[in-house]
Parts: sequence; C-alpha cells; structure tokens
Amino acid sequence: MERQARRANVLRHAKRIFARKGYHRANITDIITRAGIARGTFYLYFRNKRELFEELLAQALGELNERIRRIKMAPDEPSPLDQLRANLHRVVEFVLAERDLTAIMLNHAMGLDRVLDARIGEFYDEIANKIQRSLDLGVQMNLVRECDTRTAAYCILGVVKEIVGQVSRDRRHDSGALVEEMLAFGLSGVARPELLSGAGIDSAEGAGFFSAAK
Amino acid sequence: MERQARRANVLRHAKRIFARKGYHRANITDIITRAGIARGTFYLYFRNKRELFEELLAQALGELNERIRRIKMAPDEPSPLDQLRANLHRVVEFVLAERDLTAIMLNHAMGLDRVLDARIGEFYDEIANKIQRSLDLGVQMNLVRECDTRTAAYCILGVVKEIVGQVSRDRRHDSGALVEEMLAFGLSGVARPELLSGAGIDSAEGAGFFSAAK
Amino acid sequence: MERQARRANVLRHAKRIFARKGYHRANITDIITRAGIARGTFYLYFRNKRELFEELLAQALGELNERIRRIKMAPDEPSPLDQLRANLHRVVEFVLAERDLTAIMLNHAMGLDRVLDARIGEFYDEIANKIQRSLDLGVQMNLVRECDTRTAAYCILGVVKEIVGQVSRDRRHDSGALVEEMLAFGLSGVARPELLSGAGIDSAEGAGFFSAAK
Amino acid sequence: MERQARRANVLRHAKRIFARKGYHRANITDIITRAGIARGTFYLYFRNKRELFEELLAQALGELNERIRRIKMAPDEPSPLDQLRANLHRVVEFVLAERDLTAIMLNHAMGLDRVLDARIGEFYDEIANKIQRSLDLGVQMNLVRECDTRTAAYCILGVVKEIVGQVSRDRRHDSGALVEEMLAFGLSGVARPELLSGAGIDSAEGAGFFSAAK
DNA sequence: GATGAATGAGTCTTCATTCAT
DNA sequence: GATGAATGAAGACTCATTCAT
Repeated sequence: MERQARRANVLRHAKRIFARKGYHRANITDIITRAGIARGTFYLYFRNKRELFEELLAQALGELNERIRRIKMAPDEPSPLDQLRANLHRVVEFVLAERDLTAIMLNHAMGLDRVLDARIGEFYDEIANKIQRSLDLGVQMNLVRECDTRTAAYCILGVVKEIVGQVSRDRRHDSGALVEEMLAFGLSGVARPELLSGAGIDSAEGAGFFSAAK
Repeated sequence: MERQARRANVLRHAKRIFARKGYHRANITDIITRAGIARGTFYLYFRNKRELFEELLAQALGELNERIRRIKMAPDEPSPLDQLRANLHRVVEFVLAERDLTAIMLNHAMGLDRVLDARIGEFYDEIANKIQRSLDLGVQMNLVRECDTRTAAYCILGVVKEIVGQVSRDRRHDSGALVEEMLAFGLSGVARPELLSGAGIDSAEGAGFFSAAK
Repeated sequence: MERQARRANVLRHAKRIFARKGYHRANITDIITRAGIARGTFYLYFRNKRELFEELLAQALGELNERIRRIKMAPDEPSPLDQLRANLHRVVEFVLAERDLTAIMLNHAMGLDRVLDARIGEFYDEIANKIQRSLDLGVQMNLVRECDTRTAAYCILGVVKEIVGQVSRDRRHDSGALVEEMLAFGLSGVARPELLSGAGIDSAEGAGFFSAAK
Repeated sequence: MERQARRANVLRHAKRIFARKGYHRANITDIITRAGIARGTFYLYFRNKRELFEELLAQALGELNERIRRIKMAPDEPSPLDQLRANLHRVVEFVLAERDLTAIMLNHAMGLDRVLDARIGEFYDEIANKIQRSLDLGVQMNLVRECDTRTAAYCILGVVKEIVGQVSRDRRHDSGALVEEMLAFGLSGVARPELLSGAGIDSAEGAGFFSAAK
C-alpha cells in the first residue's frame, strides 16, 4: 500500500502543477521536486508524463460523470427539479473540492493529443446524452417544451461549464445561489414569463420584448 | 502591399497548424514548410512564435468583440430580439468562416501565459459586460425577469461558447436553426412556459414539473 | 566527488577551446565532443556557455590576484626586491602552468559583456592598487623616486602583462631571466644609470643621452 | 569619389560599433542602419564583415606604425630623448583622435582569426623591432645600459600599450604629463637613482632598497 | 549602382526518458 | 525498489550573405 500512497502523492502534486502551468509548461522536474521523489522513481509509477496527465484527466472525467445522473421518473425518485438540483450541487461540490482538476479539464486538456481530445469529446457527449435523454423524457411528460433536445442539451452543458469555470477560478461564490441561478436560467431563460406564455418566439411579435422601442 | 500579402500567407498557414496542434506542438518548421518560406523569412515577419500566435488570437478576439454588440433601446433600433439574433448570426458567421481561429481561441489559448490568459479573461469579461448591460436594460424595460444579471450573462456566454464550439468542430449544422435554438433557450429555457408563468421556481411546488412522478 | 571531477574535465577541455578560438567561435558542440559528454550533460554542470566561461575567467583572475601581493615593510619580511621578485615568479609560474587560462584572460575576455568587462577592469585596478600602494610605501622609505605612482603602477602592470603575454605564447623562454629583466627594467629603466644620477630627465640636458649626435 | 565617401562613411560608423561591441556582437544590421545604407549596398563596398573589420584594423596598425619611428643618430636629428618623446606624442595623439580604432586594436582584434592574430603579432613584432634596434643603437652609443634589448623592447611596448589603453578609456588625462611619466619610467624605472648607480641589481645587496626593513 | 527580401546554416538550450548502481 | 547522472532529439532563434528587381 506504500506504493499506492506514493503514487497518490505524485498525482496530488502533479495535479497542482498541471493546473497552474498546463501540460507543456509543467515539467517532470517540477513534479518530482514537489513530490519529493527521484527522477527515476517517477517512471516506476507512471509510464510517462502523458500517462500521468491522462490519469488525472480520467479522474476528473470519471468523478464528474458519476455525479451527473439522468433524470428519472419513478415513484421513489425525487422531483425532476430536485434531481436536477442535486446534479448541479454534486458538480459544483466537486469543482470546489477539486479546483485543480477542474482547471486541468477545462483549460489544459484540449488539443494535446488526438486520443485525449477524443476522450474529452466522448465525455462531453456522454454528459450531453444524459441531459438530452432527460429532456426527451421531460418532453414526453409535458414538462419540457418541444425543442431540439440535442442542442438544448449542449446549451445546458455550456451553462454549467461556464459557471463551473467561474467558480473554479474565483473563490468567492455562493455556490447554492449559483446553482439556483443556473436552474432558473436553464428552466425559464431570461425573458419575463408572461411575455412568452402561450407563444413561440417566432409568433410573439406582439409582445413588448420583441418590438423596437418607440 | 506585397509584404502584407506574404505575412498574411504565413498567418493563414500558422492558423491552421495552431488550430490542429495547439501552440506547443506546432513548431516553426511546420509553419514555414507549409507557408513555403525559409526559416529566416519567418522572423522577418514575426518577432517570434509567440507573437505570431498572439496576433492570431487578437484577430479572433477583436473580430468577435466587434460582432457582439450591446442591445440598444432607441426608436431607430431593431427589436431587442432582432438585435440579439443579429449578434448571434454575426458570431456564428465568423465561427463558420474562421473555424481555425475559433479552435485556437476556444481550445489552445488558455494556460500558455499570464499575459495571454489575462487577455482572454478580459475579452470574456468584456463580452459578459455587454450581455449584462443588455440584461439590465431588459430588466428596466420589464422584458427581462429579475435575476442576478451577472450570472445570467455568464450563462448566456456559456451557451454561446458551447454551441459555437460544436459548430466549429462539426461542419454539418444548420446555423440558422442553431441561432434560433440558442435564442429560445436563452429567452425561455427548457421548461414548458405554462408551468412557470406567474411563479418563481422556488414557489412552484405545485406544478407537475417539480414534483416526483407518482 | 565524482561530480567535481567530471566538471573539472569539462572545464579543462573548455579552457583549451576558449583559449584557441575565443568565446564566440568556441561552441558547445566542440566542448562536449572533446569532453566526451552528451549535450545535455553539459547543462548538468553549467547553466550555460557564458557561466562556464565566467568560471574560467574567475579562476584566472582569482589565482593571479592571490599571487600578486603588496610589498610589505616589516622586520620579518624579505627585502622589497625579493618580495617583488617573488610576485613575478608566482605570476610567471602561473602563466606557464596555465597558458590557456592566460590567453583567455588576455585575449578573449574583453568586450564580451558589460559585466565581464567590469570584472576584468576591477581586477586590473585591484592589481594596480597593490602596485601603487607598494610604490607609495617605497617613496616613503626613500627607495622609490618621486613620481605619479598611479601612472607608474600602470606602467609596471603593462610591462608584466606584455611579458606574460609573450611567455604564454612562446614556450621557449627562460622564465628566471625574464623575471630579472622585468625587475631591472622596472627599477632602473633602460638608460645607463650614470647618465641619470642626481638629475631629473628634464634638467639632464648636458648628458649625452639626450643630446643629438654630433 | 562618391564611392569613396560612402565607403568611408560605413567605415566611420563600423569603427564606432566594433569598438563598443566587439567583432561578434556588432552586426551588419547595426552598421548599415547607422551608415544609412541598404544591406546589399554594404556588400558592394566590402566583401564581407571580416574584410571591413580587417580594413579598420589595418588602418590602426598602419597609422601607428608610421607614427613610431626608430631612433636615429645623425647630425640633423633631434636628441634621442626628443625623438622618443615625439614618438610617444604621435602615438598618444593618434589614440586620442582615434579612441575607437584604439579600442578595436587593443580589445577586440585578438583571437578572431589565425590570419588577424598573425597580422597583429607581426605588427607588435615590428614595433618591438624598432624599439629593439633603437635600444641596440643606444647600447652602442653608451646611452643604454647593457640588457636583453629584445625583452626591454617588449617591456617598453607593454608600458605604452597599457598607458595608451588607459588614455583611450578615460577622457581625463593630461597626455603631455603621461608622456613624460612614460619617458621617465622607461628611462630610469622607479628606483631612486642613487640606490642603483654603479651597481647591477644582482650585486647591490648593500643598498637599502634591497634589504629587509629592520 | 542600390535595394532589401529571402535564405539556411549554425547555435544555444530544454526536457522527457533511460539505465547502471 | 529507488536513485539521479547521462542522454540526445528537438526546438527556437540569429545573422552574414545573396540575388532578383
């Protein structure tokens, strides 16, 4: 178990360094110095620098994937809203606990490699799929308006990524409030509800929102 | 003007290479080989690799910044919705015309450098500001519901970044439809309007959306 | 201690190469090839080419500085002449033992760098100071004639530098004889003593030296 | 004659730049920028950088060589001392008028090249020869003490080079006084004449100079 | 003759990885 | 298993020189 502890220690320091400098500017010397191991020892634990990075990335993607669950409709499930809220809370919780991992995933993982790019793409697609399936279910249940649920899923993904990025950068956020804002935005957008009710955007020409000021 | 043309040629090839490989994996040899110039010639046009990259990034940020305009309320302005739609169209248009530049900005520019990171951060803040001021105006005009407009602005930014990222990756998108989906999502969210009308989310406990399936 | 030996080996080869080619024409490839090490190994021992050169120069300046001592007047000191002679012997001995270091110092160190130029300037000033203070003492003791001791000090420095330069270039010198010639020249100049005795140059118009041949 | 004027102009600027930066750090761009000519034009006037430098060096060596003349004994010649003094004045005059050329010769010319090194060596040998032949004549005329005139010649050369170096670096020198100090030093050394009269150094054990303080 | 854009050989330096101890 | 000295491929950048206009 000694081995696992040492390995974890390297991962811990590498995480920090990758988050701050990105993959290329972070170097093995930095990592082993921080981790307090010898150069050769590093290669006993990791095949190479890339594999180390990959492992960190996998950790981030894996944990997040677990924390995001498809909305289910079953007698013993919480309300869709609460399931949604719980998803967001789990994500934000992770981001706050693992700022460095979040930074790695959001800022430093793209464009390193065909393989990694694909891995990240698949992750996001998977998340988007969960969202989309939840939306499709919502449409069936008459909770979600008719729309291109694939695109809507990516919209939601974009909202979460952006807010999460803000949270990971800035310490001073009320994460509970942010979750509620995301929920409100995702569910009802920014327009005043009464301007939209019963009307698609395209046909809502009469509403004040959409006409020029006089 | 010959000089500008040659410089532009280098920029053109470099753009492609940076977009595909990212800053670090792209090397000068790649660029000059593609551009068909000698090593020294490169340094006739650009002080160094970084400056070349910086210029491409500035081009992306600059063009996008110009294409995104604050919503104005004046007798001779189009409706807010049309202004919004026009913004989105201009952005998507740029992204489709400059896929590589978009990829550079979205995937390869972060974490290279304190200076560049700051530049990008400022760019997004500026965009977020435009959105926020538009939202604030909307609130004043009773078009936009009461909310934390800063957070909402970042939500919108997130939506656009994500969809734009999709567009830049995938050729096969109906950009007009995407714009409309973004509009619909940003304005009204995903929930069926009648479930929300006249009620904040928090107090809408009675509505079917929010209760568990029976 | 292995490390020091390897470092010393690099220094040894670098010394030779710098002495022959000068700083700029000597390249790292030369040095590592001669030293029989890999490129990267070089940078294990030296931060860069300049630091290597600086170290060699410092070695030369340091050793010479130690070998040149101010003339002291004390009951247990050798005669001033012997102290002088000892200084010169120590210098010549160094030069013969370290021809390359001498060549580096005399021929290749000037004009590389503000910092190095200053370092060399300070070294010579320090030597000149030692000589001047010795001369001042000599004046006090009525051993040295009244003169601008600063200028005289630089004259002596010039003599030593030039002869030392000759020695370092040419193998075939009787160093003992050279030291005595330097001593004789520095003490009594080239004029026949009887032509100068009791008279300053300026007023020695009657002496045969200074009049035109008849 | 236009050509010669332009050429001279380049030489003038190059002189300054070589003097300040040395051969390697001075670059063609510096020179042509200062001289106000195009890059290609430079190569109309000079085969290459080295030839330009060589020409400047030759100029220095040539002028100095002309200014240093062997002491002659003839009824219509000035006294040996005056001939000596005139030599020194001509040299110092040149140095003051051509500080940059002096710096090039003294600090930046050595170690560039086998050929240039030889050229400089020959120059100094030639000067030393003139001095030596003058000394030999002085010995014949009983004006100069018996000594190794070759070594003495290099001593004198060393004195002049060092003082001239000082002069070229520092503006604030009374060149007349310096010449007299060099003369005094070269003719009579630093020892008080009465301590030396009638005695070689080796046998002067009784004199106060050479004994230890009590 | 003059120009200056283009050239490409040459240099230093970095850094992930290996391997003998 | 641990170490860290050694490796060398790879990369950015410089600059004297050329040559088409």
